[in-house]
Amino acid sequence: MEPKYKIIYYQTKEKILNGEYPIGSAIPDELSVCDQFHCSRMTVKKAYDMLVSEGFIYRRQGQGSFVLPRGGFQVPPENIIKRSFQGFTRALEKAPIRSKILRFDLTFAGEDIAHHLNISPQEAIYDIERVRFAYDQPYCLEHTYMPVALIPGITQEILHHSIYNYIERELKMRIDAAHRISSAAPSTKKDQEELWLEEVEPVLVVEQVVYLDNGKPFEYSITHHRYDLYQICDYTTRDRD
Amino acid sequence: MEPKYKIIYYQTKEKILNGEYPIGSAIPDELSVCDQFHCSRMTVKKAYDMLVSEGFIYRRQGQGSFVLPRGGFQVPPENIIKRSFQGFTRALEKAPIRSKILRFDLTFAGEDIAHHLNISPQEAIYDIERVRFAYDQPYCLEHTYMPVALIPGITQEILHHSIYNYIERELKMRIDAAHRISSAAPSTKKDQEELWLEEVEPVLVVEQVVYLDNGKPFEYSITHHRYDLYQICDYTTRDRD
DNA sequence: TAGTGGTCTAGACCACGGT
DNA sequence: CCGTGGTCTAGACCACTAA
Repeated sequence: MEPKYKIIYYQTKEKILNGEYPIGSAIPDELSVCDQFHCSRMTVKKAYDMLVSEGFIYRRQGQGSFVLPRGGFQVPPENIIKRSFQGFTRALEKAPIRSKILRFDLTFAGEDIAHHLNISPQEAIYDIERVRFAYDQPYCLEHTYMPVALIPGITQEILHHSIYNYIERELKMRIDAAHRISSAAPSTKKDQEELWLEEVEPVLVVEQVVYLDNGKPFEYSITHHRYDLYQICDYTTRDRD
Repeated sequence: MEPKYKIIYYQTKEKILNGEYPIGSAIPDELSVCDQFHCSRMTVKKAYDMLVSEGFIYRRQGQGSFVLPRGGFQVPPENIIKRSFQGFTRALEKAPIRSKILRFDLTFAGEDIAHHLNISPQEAIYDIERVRFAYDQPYCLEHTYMPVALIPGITQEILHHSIYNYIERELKMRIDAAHRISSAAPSTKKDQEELWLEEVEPVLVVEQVVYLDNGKPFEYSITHHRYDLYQICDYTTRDRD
């Protein structure tokens, strides 16, 4: 059963996207929506606050709730990754993904990686390097570290496809969230070879720790993305003091 | 008067940061906090949900609320911009900022920029190009477009310092939010000259539309940041289906 | 079964903006 | 003044987890 606030959220978002609530216009006030959906104000507020946090509307005490312009950015072509947290495979849903495995080792975590994965430096980890392809083109060079204890049974076969699918479908664990730092960098020799880049072409470096449902970090990775196939989109609101 | 949910939010965050609630441990359940702060569950939930959205805790029905590890990332040196939405000047609070003005023109918006600023193509806009310096070093090359009607009275003097301060302090308008797209790109000849980059050194390109309090876009800008002085940090949670 | 968080109600009072 | 959203209450029922 879908909760009421999500129903209100989806229907309102749909009306914004299809232009029924045009940019700059006021959307219905909370009490009207309460009437329409037979619910209380808190429920409407929850739905509307989701739209605020995603940059669809803004709200002002004493005035109302209004549709924001959406930056007027072009929708990128579908072969460009618009980053969402959900890992490589899902970001390019329509294209078949394959991987070239450069390294697949078992080793000890060591200080640095142990720190990121919140484990002891003596714990066993996988040390994996892959180039990921879609549309017959390399997209990124991934260097991934995962605790063996948490993610047992990884094989070459799995690495050729999606580790994330294995974790969710076979191990029945849920991938839940990620902390990330992203920056630009000149491409290394290896980047240039594996990602088919010229010397002056850079990469976008994403360093991340990914968490399971149970709060455990299961992946620390450093990924070099082709600069022309990866974009980061965001909407930020100022904290009100 | 600070609302109760913010008090609970700040105090709980503080206890997480100073280690009183260690990583992986359960923080007090909602009813205990209700007792302690003499408030209702909704109030606690609001505070805790803020901590969830910022990546400090996760919550599980039937289990409790737990402190997440925080990725173990190094705190970057203070001369590196860790991006927050608040514009260049505030991101480097301790360093004096100066600007080299490359262009300061009045012109018509044209189709593309009008679209981003949600105005008509015939409207007058400022067309500003600046290199921004801190610590005696160039940080970024900004190309900014702003509607004259919305932000009157911009002068060279203002451009040498902060446009944002002028808008908030002199015009008494509040800067509220921004939509952004970020990506890496090879540096152009101009980037290399102005940002003191070698040919193989890239830039991080941030294209953004910034909004005022009243929902009006007041700035469309494309900024080329030095790759080694800019980082994007984020935490993303999976939507639960 | 007991304890947790998720959702929801039907009110309430307040702050703010415009008339 | 009225209508808006911001906060808050004191309950309720449900879903989920672990013992």
